[in-house]
Amino acid sequence: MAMKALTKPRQATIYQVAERAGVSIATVSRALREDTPVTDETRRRVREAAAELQFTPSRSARSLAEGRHAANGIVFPDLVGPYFAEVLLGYEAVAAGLGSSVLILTTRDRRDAADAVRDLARRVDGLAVHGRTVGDDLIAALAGTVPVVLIARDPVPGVDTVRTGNRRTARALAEHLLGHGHHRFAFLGDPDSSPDFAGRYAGLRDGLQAARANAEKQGNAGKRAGRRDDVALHLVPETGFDLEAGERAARSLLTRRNPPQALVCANDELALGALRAAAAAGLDVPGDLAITGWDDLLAARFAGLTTVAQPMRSLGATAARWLDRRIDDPSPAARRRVLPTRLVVRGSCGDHHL
Amino acid sequence: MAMKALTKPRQATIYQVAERAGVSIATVSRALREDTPVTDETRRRVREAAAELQFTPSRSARSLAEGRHAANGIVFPDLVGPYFAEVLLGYEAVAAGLGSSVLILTTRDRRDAADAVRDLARRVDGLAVHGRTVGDDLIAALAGTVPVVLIARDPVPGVDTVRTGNRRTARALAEHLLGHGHHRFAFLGDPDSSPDFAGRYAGLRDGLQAARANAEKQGNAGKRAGRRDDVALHLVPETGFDLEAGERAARSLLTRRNPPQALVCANDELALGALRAAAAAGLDVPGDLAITGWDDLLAARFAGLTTVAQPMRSLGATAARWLDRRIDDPSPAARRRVLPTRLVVRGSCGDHHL
DNA sequence: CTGAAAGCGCTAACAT
DNA sequence: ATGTTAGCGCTTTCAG
Repeated sequence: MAMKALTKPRQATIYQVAERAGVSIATVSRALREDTPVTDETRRRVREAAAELQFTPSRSARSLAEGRHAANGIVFPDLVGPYFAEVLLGYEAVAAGLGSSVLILTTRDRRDAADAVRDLARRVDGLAVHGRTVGDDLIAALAGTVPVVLIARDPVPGVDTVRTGNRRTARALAEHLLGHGHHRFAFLGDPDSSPDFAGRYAGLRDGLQAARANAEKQGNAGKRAGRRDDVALHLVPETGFDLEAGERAARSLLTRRNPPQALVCANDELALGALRAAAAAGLDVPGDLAITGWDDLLAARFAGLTTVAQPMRSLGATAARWLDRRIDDPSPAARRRVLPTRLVVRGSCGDHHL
Repeated sequence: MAMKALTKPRQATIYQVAERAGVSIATVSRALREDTPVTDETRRRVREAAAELQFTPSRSARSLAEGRHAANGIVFPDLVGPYFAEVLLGYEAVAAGLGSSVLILTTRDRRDAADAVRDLARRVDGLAVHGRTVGDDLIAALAGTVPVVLIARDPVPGVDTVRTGNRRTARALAEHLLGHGHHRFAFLGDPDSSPDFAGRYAGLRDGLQAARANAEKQGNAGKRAGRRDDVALHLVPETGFDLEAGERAARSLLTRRNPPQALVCANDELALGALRAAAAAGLDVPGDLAITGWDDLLAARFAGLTTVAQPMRSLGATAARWLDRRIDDPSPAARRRVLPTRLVVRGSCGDHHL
């Protein structure tokens, strides 16, 4: 009966490889990497010895000596739902291709978020920070230490930022809904809970106001439908992000005396929840109530939800690419980019006749 | 005009803090941690100096000195779709709560997957490896170096494994479908592409065979519907995992001379794709064709897809918990656990009358 | 309670 | 081409 190992099997060090191959540790260090001046024969011997000892260089020792980690970090507010996974996917793919490991951190439910992010910053060569995770002050402080790129967040002076378009497309959505003849609107979602949500709400408001102003200017306010031309926008600052939150908020909203005709939701999950609430209330969508979302999740297709598609993977991929570039050369001015979004019209916003 | 900094702003070191506080670096090291014997006054001075210098200990130096990383890694074959995100979510939440950073690696599209995993293993104190990412030989080798826990994968001797139930529930699914009167079955998905898929296929096959054997034993094979009682199972080893793959495979399958009555898909995405293909072919689901999936994604609810729910977050959470435990004490025997899954019957598998 | 000093394992000058 | 050696920044005995 074999004895159970009592001591944890320690990894071989560069010294052992050197001894076994009959060379110095410096030679081992060189032989194990590419493009270093070593005789083929020596390299062969070293590699052989390394293989026999199953040697892999200690990452922390190497990081300490090199002064870099060969790793990037990404900070999310949460990981619930398909959205973050898509952003992460784009990020990881690029980072890995560039030779960086990826560290991930979620700030949700952590009171010590700032500390966690600060700690993360010491483990990486660059940091991508998503949305509302930590304050601008910390971002600024971090940026003085390590390259940072912001994702889906309002810019901080001197820091790169990648976002997807919210206001313009939200305005387009408003116009589309107005075209369906809706007048009483409600926005479901808390603008303060996310920069993206804030942009979507602002865009909707803008679009609605512009339409009203336009109508008045053309003096045909009365021609159409009398006073009903007064478009109204009601804000339902639901702080949740998921289906349950949407269902709950919509349920109470729909039982009011004067429910909206069109419910614009800050994301698809909220909209999907609203859809359920509407069904439960016996309401016809879009007949009695129009509902729209944002993100174009897979479920949106099957729910026939009108929504807005945004390039989630590109968001992550761009962040990773920019980070890598800035690690090489921190000097260029901060970059900002807004990735295009696209209105995806399906059945939930109103009838579309050909 | 301020000059642009030409040198990257170096972080303060423990030496600078020590000098500023008028103590030795050893004292700084102690004062900055908890439960260490230092005078309150000294600690105060040191903390003050550290704060002024914005000092945070170098992670690689600390790791090298301590011989640990305070980080865990998780390896996925891919990151596409909601499934992996859920597993990761469960993992990250637990790991973070236990004070470990999380490194994530995807092997998809990498020919150097083994190297990447080996590299990752040197950056962490423990490693969770999901499904078909790398071979058993590498797992075994890794396990000799760092604690490893396998997720959704067949066990490797001496290594912890957490999975979700496939065979039993797949058998239940088979019975349910037989109950609907279906005889000609097809399984969409490649059993060789994932241990989970293999289990689901095997379970379906078992369930179908058991039913046939049972029917013969009871001698009522002819009583029911004559020779049509011969249940058949056709395998469509589609290697993709996503909706497009499912749609493509289903399309070609449905144009055959003798299409199946029930299409059991290896996951929801494939099933959702099949649903689209069926709709495009003018087929009624479940009238002309029953379709089932696996995972119970959000979209499945809205598509009315019969599927199987599995505790994805628990999968990740359990892995993280076990890993942490094994890092503390590597000696206990390997653990194995199969988390329960649950059949979720909706409309796509057949009519359900009350 | 605090300081001195020895590593942790590797890379990168600097020699040879 | 290869060896020597000085760090990288921190933790941790071991003294005091």
